[in-house]
Amino acid sequence: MVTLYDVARLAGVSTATVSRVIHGQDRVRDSTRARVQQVIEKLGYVPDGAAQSLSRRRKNVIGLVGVERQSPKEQNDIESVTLLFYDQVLRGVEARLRENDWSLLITYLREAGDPDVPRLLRLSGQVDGLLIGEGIVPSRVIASLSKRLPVVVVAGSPGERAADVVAADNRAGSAALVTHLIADHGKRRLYHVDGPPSAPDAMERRTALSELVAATPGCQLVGSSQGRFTVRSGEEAGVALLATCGAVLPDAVVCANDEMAIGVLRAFARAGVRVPEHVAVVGFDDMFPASLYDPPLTTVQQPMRLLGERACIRLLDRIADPGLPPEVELLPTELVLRSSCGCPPGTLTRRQVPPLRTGRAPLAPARSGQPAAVAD
Amino acid sequence: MVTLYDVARLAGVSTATVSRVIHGQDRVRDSTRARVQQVIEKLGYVPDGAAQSLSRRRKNVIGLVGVERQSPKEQNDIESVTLLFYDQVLRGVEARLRENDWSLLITYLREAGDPDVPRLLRLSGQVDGLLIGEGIVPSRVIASLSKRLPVVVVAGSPGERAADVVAADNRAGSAALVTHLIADHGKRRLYHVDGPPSAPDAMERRTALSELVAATPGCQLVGSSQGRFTVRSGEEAGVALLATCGAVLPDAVVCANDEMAIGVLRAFARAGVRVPEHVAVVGFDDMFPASLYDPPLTTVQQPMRLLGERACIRLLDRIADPGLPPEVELLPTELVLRSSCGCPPGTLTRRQVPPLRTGRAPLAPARSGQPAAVAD
DNA sequence: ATATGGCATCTAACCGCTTACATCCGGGCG
DNA sequence: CGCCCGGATGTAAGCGGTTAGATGCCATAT
Repeated sequence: MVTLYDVARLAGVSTATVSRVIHGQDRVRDSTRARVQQVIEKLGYVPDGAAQSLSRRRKNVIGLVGVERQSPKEQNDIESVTLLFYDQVLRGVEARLRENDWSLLITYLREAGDPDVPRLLRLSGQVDGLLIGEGIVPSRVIASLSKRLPVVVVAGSPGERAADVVAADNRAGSAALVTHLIADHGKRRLYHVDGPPSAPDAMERRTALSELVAATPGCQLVGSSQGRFTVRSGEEAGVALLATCGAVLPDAVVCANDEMAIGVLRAFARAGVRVPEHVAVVGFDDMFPASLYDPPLTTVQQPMRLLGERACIRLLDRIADPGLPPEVELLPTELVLRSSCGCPPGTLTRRQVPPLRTGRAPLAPARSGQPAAVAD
Repeated sequence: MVTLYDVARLAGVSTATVSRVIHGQDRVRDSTRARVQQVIEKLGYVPDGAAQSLSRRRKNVIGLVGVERQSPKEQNDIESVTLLFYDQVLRGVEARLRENDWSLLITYLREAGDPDVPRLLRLSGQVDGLLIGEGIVPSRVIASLSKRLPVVVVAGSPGERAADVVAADNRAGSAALVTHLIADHGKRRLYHVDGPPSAPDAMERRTALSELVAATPGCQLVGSSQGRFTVRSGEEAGVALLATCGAVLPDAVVCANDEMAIGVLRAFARAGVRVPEHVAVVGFDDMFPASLYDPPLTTVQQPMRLLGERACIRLLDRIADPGLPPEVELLPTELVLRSSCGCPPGTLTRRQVPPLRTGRAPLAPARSGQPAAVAD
C-alpha cells in the first residue's frame, strides 16, 4: 500500500506539503506542486479514507437505514412500495451527497420485530449522521440515537419529536384525493383498503380519509380491510369486499397504496366488476405500473426522490450545525387523475397538493383548507 | 465523544482490556469484564469506526457502484431495469454483508460519458473491495482498479478479463426463450427490439437471438430497432415496426427487456393489433409489472438478488485471499411462460435454464445444448 | 548592513483503536 | 522456600493521515 509518506519521501518534501497538494488549497510553489503531483500519479497514490476520517474527526459518510418488507423468497411478488420507495429515496440522497463528496452507507432492517439496535449502534460509529426510514425504529431508539449523532427520519410520522423529519404530506394528499372522489364524482359510500399498522404513512392517509368522511354529510365508510401493501393482499381485500358487500358495491375503493389498488382491480376484473363504471378505485404513491394498468390508476404521487434530497440536505445541515431544534418538513404531493376514479379515459390531470403544515410539528389535527406554509 | 480511554479510566483498567472486552475474545476475568461492560453502558460508548479501520488495516466495508440510467426529471417514466435491478442486487449484497458485520458504501454513476474516475479512486480508498455494476466502466478502468483492490463485476460482460464477474446467463436465457418461440410456437419471422449499445446484457441477448436465427432454416430477422430500455422507447419501436412492416406483421417481437416489451404492447393495443393472436411479444427480466400486464408477459427471469449475494460472496473471498485468478460465474435464469408468446391464457410455466458455461471465461461462442456446468 | 515580514515548507503531536510484548501475580512443584 | 509457569492485565508503538506552530529563506524597509 502506498502511503503519504512514500509520496513525501520520493518527492523530497514533507507529508504536510503532500497533504496540501492533495487538497489543492494553500500556498505551495508551483514547481513543488507539480513534482508532488507527478509522484502521486506515478505511485498511484490514493489517500486512505479511514486515516483521513480519524484525523479530521469527520468521516464524511452518512448512513441510510431502510426497511425491507419483502421476504427474500418472493422476489417478484414485490412488496414494493418499500422497494421502489427506498430506491428512489436512495437516489435522491446519493445525488445530493455526490455534490459534496460525501459517501453513503446503507443498511436494511427487516420488518419483523425489534430493530437490531446493536447494529444501529455500530453503524452510528461509522457515520456522521443517520437517515432513518419509516416507522420500524421506535421513537425511543431514535431518541437515543439522536443523542449520539444527528438523525433525520425519512417518511416517518410527523409526530416524531426527537429528530428531524422529512416526509411527504400524506394527509394532504389523501385528503385531496378523497375530496376529488366526493366533490367531483359525487361518491359517498367508500370502502377503505388500509396498510399495515406499522406504517406511519398508511396511518396518515387513513386519518385524512376518516376526517373527510366524518365531515361530509351523507358520506360513509361502508367497510374496510387491512392489507400488507402488496398486490396479493389487495386481491384478497377485493375478494373480501365482494363477499361482504354482496350486490351493493361501494361507490369507491380507497387503497392505501397502488399495489393494493392493482390487486383490487385484478379481483374486480376476475369477478366481472367494471372500473370505474361499477365502482371507482384509487391508490397512492403513483408507482411505475400505475399508469400502465387498465384502467389507468388515479393516485397521489409522492416525491420520493425529492424526499431523499431534502432529507439529505437537512442532515448535512444538522451535521454542520447540531443543536438546532428538530423540525418537520412536509413535501407537497400531487394528485394524479387518470381514469380509475371516473375521470374520462385518456385524460390525465395533475394537481399539485400543497402541504398543510410544516415547521415544528404542532401535532394538532390538520385543518384542511388552511393556506399552505411552503416548505423551505 | 466518549473514547476507549474514557472507558478504561473509569473502569480502572487499560485500553487493551477494554478492547478485549468489546471483542469478547481473550481471557478477561469475569469480574473485570462485568465492570468494564457496566462502564460502557453507562457512558454509552460506541467504538469509532474510522479508528478501528485504521488500526486493523481493514475497513470491513465494500463499495457498490451502480448505474443510474434514469434521468432525474422523469421519476415515473422509470427506466427501471436499472432501477429494480440494482435495488434487488443491493438487497442481495446487503443481506450477505449483514451476516459478516461488513458495511456497504454505495454510489451511482450516471450513464452518460466517461465514468467519474476520480470518484471511483476516492471510493477505492474507503473500502476493502468493489462491486461494479454493468458495462459503464470501461475495462481499462476496471483493470486499473483491480490492481489496487479486489473488484467483482456484477452483471457485466462475461468477457471481462481483469476482474471476477458474476452475471446471469443472459445468453442461455435468451436462447431458451427464442427456442421456445421457434420450436414450440413455430415462429419464424422475428423482430428484435434491442437495448442500448452500452449494455453488455443486451449484447448477450442479441447474440443468442442472432445465433439461433442463423441456425434455424427458414427463420429470419425481419427487422429490428434500438431502444433505451424504457417503456417509451418500446412504444416508439412498436410504432416504427408497424410503420415499417405494413400489413405483414412479424410472427414475434423479441424485446431486450420487459419495459420495452410493455411499450410495444401499448403501441400494438392502440393500433388494434392483438397479442398473441396477431403477433407474439416477449421480454426479458421478469420485472414486477410483467405478470400484471394484459396479456401477461412471457419473459426470462434474472436472479437479481442472487446475483448480489453471489457477487458479494465472491468479493469477500477475494478480499480474504487476493491473488486468486479472476473467474466468471454465470447464474441460471428461468423461462417464464405466460401468454404473450401464444401459450394458453391463465397458464404459467417456469423452466429453469441452466448456465451454458462458467469458470474462467473461455470466450468461445456458446455451444447451446452443452451440458451445464453448475456454478459453485 | 540589519531588522522585518511573509511565504513556503517542515516538524511532530494527535486522532482512537489494536495488539505484540512486557509485566505482574499467585500457586504448584522440587 | 525459591523457582517456574501461565493466565490476567498493562505498556506503548503503530495505523496513515491533518495541521498548529516552528523554521528557514529572501526581498524589502530602515
